[in-house]
Amino acid sequence: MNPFNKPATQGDVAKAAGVSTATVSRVINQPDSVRAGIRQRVESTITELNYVADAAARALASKRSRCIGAVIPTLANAIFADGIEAFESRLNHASFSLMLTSSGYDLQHELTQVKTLIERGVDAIMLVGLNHDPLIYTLLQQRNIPYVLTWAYRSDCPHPCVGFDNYAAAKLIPLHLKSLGHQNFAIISGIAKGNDRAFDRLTGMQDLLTAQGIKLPKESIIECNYELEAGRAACRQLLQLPKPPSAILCSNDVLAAGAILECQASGIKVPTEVSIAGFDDLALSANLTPSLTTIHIPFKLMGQRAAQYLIDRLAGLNPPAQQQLEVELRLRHSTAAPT
Amino acid sequence: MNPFNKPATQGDVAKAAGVSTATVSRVINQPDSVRAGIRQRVESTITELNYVADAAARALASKRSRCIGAVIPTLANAIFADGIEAFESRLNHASFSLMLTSSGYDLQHELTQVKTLIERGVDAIMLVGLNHDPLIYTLLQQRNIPYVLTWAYRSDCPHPCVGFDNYAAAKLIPLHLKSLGHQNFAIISGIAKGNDRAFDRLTGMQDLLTAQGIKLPKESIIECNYELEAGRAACRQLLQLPKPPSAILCSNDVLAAGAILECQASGIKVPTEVSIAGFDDLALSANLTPSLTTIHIPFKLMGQRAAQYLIDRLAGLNPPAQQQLEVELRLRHSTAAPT
DNA sequence: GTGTATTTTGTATGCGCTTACATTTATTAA
DNA sequence: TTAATAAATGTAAGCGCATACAAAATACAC
Repeated sequence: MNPFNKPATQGDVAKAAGVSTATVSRVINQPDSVRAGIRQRVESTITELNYVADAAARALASKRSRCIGAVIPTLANAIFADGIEAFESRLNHASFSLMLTSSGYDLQHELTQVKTLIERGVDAIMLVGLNHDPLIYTLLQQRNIPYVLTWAYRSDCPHPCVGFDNYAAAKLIPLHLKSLGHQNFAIISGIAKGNDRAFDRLTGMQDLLTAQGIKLPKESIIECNYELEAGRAACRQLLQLPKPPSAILCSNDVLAAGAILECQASGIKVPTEVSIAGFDDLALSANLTPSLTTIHIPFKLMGQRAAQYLIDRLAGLNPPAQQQLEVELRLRHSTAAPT
Repeated sequence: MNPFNKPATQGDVAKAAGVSTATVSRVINQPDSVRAGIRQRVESTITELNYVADAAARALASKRSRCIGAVIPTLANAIFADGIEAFESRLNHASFSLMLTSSGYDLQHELTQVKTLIERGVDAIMLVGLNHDPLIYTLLQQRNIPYVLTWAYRSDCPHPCVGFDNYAAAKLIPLHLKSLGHQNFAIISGIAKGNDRAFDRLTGMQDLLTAQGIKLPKESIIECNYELEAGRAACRQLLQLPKPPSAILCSNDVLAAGAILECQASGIKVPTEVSIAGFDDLALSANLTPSLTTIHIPFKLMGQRAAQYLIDRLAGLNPPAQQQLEVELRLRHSTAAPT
């Protein structure tokens, strides 16, 4: 192909192959509707001319961009990496492209990002969590754009969602620790405001403890960003309490890793002196010393399922709108009976 | 807006505001060329009708999608998160959207992904590393699509690149350790084949050692995936060598973290018994016990610069095509003189 | 005021494709 | 064979916007 030539158009292919543009279009979009002889002729012409269909023209005429948008809280955190990777991969296999943006855990910014994606003409949208500006749903429904919420699930969720029950899952850890004999708990939580996953995990833990007759004082609950440093700082603070906890529940593995690393750095023995548990089961967690007791989430599966849901919706199918994934308590070496 | 109405078009706005579609288009794209009175009338009509320009039509007519594509080796790894986050953020501020795909460290798959992005009509493309299928450049240049290579820099690079000199940076660590008195080195490297960053880091380390009169035997160099587990396994293997190393050079912090964690888990003292160093300065690294000596890379800056380069190119400017970023040796507590 | 230069607005075409509908060709039944 | 039916192909009309060019409105100089 001559670099100074314009790229070949459908018309060029049609002329060269001696057919109409409609036939070329059919060869590309519904090959079965074209007789084999002609189809092959067109196909080889396409190869010869190095023809590539123009996506914009295609989108304009067909009203489908074959792009799917996603807004995640942040890329700069391992929490979302696996899920998004799987999501993108599945989209790819179905000939969709991913348009990715991040919201910085800010619901207003998320709204802006969704608007942008809509303007970009995405065919569908993936969001993280259940809690969003209601205007988002209005916009999406007005334009009849399929969407799916992920990283969370509630049986009463009025929106399509593929995820897990953060609230129920969060109970598993304090339940286990209580059964080991712990009485003295503390929590390091993500910032619950505007983050339903963090909120659900926090209240799940609290409710379980309350049900067991344990009411945590304010100073035993610290909310902070999902950052290693923040986890460390929170852990330090908790251990300086007049009555330090024997068990620290973290609503995320990054925080828990921070807590373990803080203990390591200051010579506090885990789990002998304090038990620490996390949530998410990141790759790091199993490799810490001690390895981290946590909740395992099938992130890859979640990403795939979310993608498949949207793909199916766009294909006119009616996939189940609420899909709950099983989580699993992974008992490792950062938790033990109190001494 | 009535949910059953079709979205307003430019024509609807024009009619409602009593102007031509050309004027509406100008209000959006070159507001200064429209008199204030009319402009305001059109603007308020746009708001009233909730008009949003159709991206596909716009792209078709203007030959610009305002989308920029990126292919990274993998999302499921902290190495790329910060850089991509900054890249996306900068694009956003300039009203571009990011189309993100991953190649799985496979150059052939990368080519496929680039083709897909070109078909999608992206205005520009970002790639990671210097080593790519030559066909990629052909395709890009044929269509006159600006591109930039990142995460690497070489003064003799014939392509636009924003990054750092992996080869030179990799020398800093063995240089330092040599000066501490180490004689007995081992290397845990990423898989160098098809990965110029890993290759450059590995050869950088080797060349420095060679220049210092040290030639590593084969069994002292292990190549593996950038995974914590792999780093652990490699470390274990190296420490079982007949003549175990006093210093382990890792070409990535994930591998180095794996090595440190392995030592922790098996009771080997770092840096007393063995010094360990990494490369990349991930958030985790400063928080390990001991904290990890590593090479700090300004990933955010790199992401921003790469985005800005493409934005400028698309604006018709001529930004510098090769931009080298400074790296820095971060001395921490995982390295010390041999005992 | 008039005529000219300049800015602002409108007209109309086409970007490259999909698709409803019309036309042609192949297939089948009688 | 022929007529009726089904399948394959072509024709042509947009999709919604940007923009070259033409026309109108305004500004300016005299």
